[in-house]
Amino acid sequence: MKMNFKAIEKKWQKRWEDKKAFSAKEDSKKKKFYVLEMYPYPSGSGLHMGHAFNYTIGDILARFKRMNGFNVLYPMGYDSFGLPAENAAIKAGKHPKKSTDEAIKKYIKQQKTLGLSYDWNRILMSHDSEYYKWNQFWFLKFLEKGLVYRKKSPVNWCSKCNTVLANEQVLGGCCWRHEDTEVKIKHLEQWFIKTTAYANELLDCIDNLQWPDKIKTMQKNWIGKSHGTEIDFEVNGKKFPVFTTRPDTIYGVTFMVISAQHPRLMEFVTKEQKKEVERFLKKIKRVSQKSMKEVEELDKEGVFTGSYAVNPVTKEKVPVWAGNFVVADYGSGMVMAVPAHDQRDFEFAKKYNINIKVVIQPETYELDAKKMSRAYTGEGNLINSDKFNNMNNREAIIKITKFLEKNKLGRETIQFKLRDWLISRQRYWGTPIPVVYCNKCGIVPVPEKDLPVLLPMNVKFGEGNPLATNEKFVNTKCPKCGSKARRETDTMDTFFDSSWYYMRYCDNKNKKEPFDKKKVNYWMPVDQYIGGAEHACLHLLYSRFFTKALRDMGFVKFGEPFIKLFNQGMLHGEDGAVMSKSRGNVVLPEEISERYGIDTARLFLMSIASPDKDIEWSDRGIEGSSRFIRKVINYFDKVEIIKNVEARIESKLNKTIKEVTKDIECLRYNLAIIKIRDLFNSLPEKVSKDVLEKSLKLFHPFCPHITEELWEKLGNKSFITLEKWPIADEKKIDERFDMQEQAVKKLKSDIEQIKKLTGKKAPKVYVYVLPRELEIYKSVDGIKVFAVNDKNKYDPENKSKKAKPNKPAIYLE
RNA sequence: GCGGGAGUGCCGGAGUGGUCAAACGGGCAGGACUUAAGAUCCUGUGGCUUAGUGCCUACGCAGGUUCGAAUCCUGUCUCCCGCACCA
Repeated sequence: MKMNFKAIEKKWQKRWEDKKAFSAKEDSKKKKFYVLEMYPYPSGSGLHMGHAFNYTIGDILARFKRMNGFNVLYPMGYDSFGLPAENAAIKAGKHPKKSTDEAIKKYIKQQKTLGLSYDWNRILMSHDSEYYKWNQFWFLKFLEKGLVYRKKSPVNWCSKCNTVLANEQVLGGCCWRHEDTEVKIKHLEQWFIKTTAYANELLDCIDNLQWPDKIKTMQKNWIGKSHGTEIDFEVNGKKFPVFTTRPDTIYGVTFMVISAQHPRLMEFVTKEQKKEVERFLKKIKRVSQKSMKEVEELDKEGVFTGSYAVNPVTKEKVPVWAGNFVVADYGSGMVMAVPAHDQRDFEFAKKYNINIKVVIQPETYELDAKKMSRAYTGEGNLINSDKFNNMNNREAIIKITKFLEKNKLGRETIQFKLRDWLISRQRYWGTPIPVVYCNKCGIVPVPEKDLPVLLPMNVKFGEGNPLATNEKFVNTKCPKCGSKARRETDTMDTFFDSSWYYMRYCDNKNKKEPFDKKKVNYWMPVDQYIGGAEHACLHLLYSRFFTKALRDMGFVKFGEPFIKLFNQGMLHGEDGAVMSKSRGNVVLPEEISERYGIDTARLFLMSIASPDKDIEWSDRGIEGSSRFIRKVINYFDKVEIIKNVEARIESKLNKTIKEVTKDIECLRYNLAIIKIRDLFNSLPEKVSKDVLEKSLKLFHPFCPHITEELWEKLGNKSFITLEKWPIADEKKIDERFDMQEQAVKKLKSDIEQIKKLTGKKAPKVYVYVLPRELEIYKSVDGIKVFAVNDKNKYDPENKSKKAKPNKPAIYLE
């Protein structure tokens, strides 16, 4: 039978759509299952095989779960706000709205041809005011709750993006979109979301998530909790708290270092030192313009500020230095330096000839401050530490902290690396922040009833922030007092959009509220989330924050958005590089579909390796999948349907059902495919309809169109995709058949071996077996089988006497 | 520097304590079919060896634990990824 793949694909795609085969309704009594892929940014260049790979992973699971009786929610939407569209607008003069709408249209068309079983009715787009209106709604709610605040602070600025960035969007000191562009620090007044309010919970709940360990670790490290002690040092008569994890070394402090980027640095600089400090600041600024590599290898450098700090326990005066290696916004931006027991402090002290004082003595040898070549950071007993002498340093950490607390000189504390999320963006193509500035009332939130604050369409690009230059947008009236006011012209980080879109799918058309609570509580959390690992500390973290915040405001009843997370691998082109348009190594689904049908592409993508691994596209490799598909089609064309099948087939079928079911559940699609192939390869020419149907069902999630077609060909009127997944009948699984299969294999290889040894190319083969084994071997092709006790057997060399149980004797002639 | 992962045949990849020379696919070789090519089908594809089901060798490298290791442990090399002066 020849199959017109294209026609078949269209036929079934249309039927699925017409009959709303994949529409999800929450009133079902069935158990829900929410499968979701991270919604894509609709780039103008459309989809390539890499996208197909990604979406197929989810589609297979969605179809599988549906067939297993789950009420499946499997939606798709578009992360359609963002810089690329706006930059394209500046370059090409095309309005982002227009290019975005076109790109989305293209995406939908392409995704539909992939045969993905989305419920298209639930589509959402973040640039739709029906969606971003609710971003504004959440912003106001957060504001009410004190989870949003405006603050002037040093922020990351990317000169290429022309906007500030969140901490999470700075990678290795550079912009996440521009690897070659180092972010600059600007002091600006910006909107922040208080993600740190949930730092503890965000950290603690990670352990309960069924996420890849890698992502969990990354997120844990990003949140970065450390226990320590805050110690008050007195500088110029003012208290200055300093965070340390090593209060046991307090007696070893010989200097202090304040971050060169510290906003209060100049307060500590004396007249005499001012010039030198300024020179130093200029110098490190120059260095920071250089490449990241050089910064990495940077020496610890610093300059004396002229001020002194008083050690609260020793009352000693120690110099305060400004240093390039102290992080300004961690702790208080100043550290106590203990050169004897901290490598960085050690290097610094050596360089500037600062005193080194040993206060921890290791058990096995004696430290000498003058001879040390590096800091001793291990454990030991305290010395030079007054009443804490001889105490083990672990104990001293606790005791000294208690002592400080008692004397109100310090306190036990916890520090996080996590910063609040900066969401202001000085860009046009995003959600307007719903706030106005009134000369009389100050910052006034836009009332809920006035939402959405619409993004104006008629704007000028290329002359700064198009919102700021749009008088019509900017000038407004204060909602409180009615006098003249100006609108906030910053828009929200698009990660705000993606922090809750998965909830909107549950009720995407709601005009009165972001979503109906009942619906969200029915569908959420997402049971299986699929997407790239690059979002470990971005989208995945923000979404977790959002969920917790919404829970505490009573909007939802769950605290985690994504129960299971799966990171798909990257598809590489035949040249070995990640498939991308800029690389020029893309393979387009359309082309492959034209030649082989999309099912073949799906099958191939899933067979290469486990879907969490990086894989390489291969034009040759797909031939193998194509061959198999043709084989299956031909088989259905010729197969003769009979009532009963051999127990051997039943055993194989049920074993395959059992294993494939498990494999798909664990997203081990590659293994499932191997077993399905094996099953089809071992089906005989005459077989029962039941076996055919069950086999076809197992195959369906991978190749949905062809299996529908064959299902129909078997005389079925229903959709196979809505049929019940077969259940393995354990009673029918008989390992003996496998053993027999092995035995036959072994016999064949033995015959081959003898052929090789004797040099006989196409001999006649006679096999002698024990009478009870006759059944096992009699159907093997190309050999003549005798029972050893057969009087009429042909055995000129009397080989039959060599036959043993499970070891047939062989004679070649 | 710290953290995570990986190193198996000609190649992509299975296998995570015994039944494994290693699933499945690709490639290659031989055969069948064909005037021929393609498609298709069959067979082979570490080495040795006796007309056989045996032996040896292999899972980056070197050791160790174990009756037994690709699989566990230690060291070491290489590669990939993430974080990076967080006190």
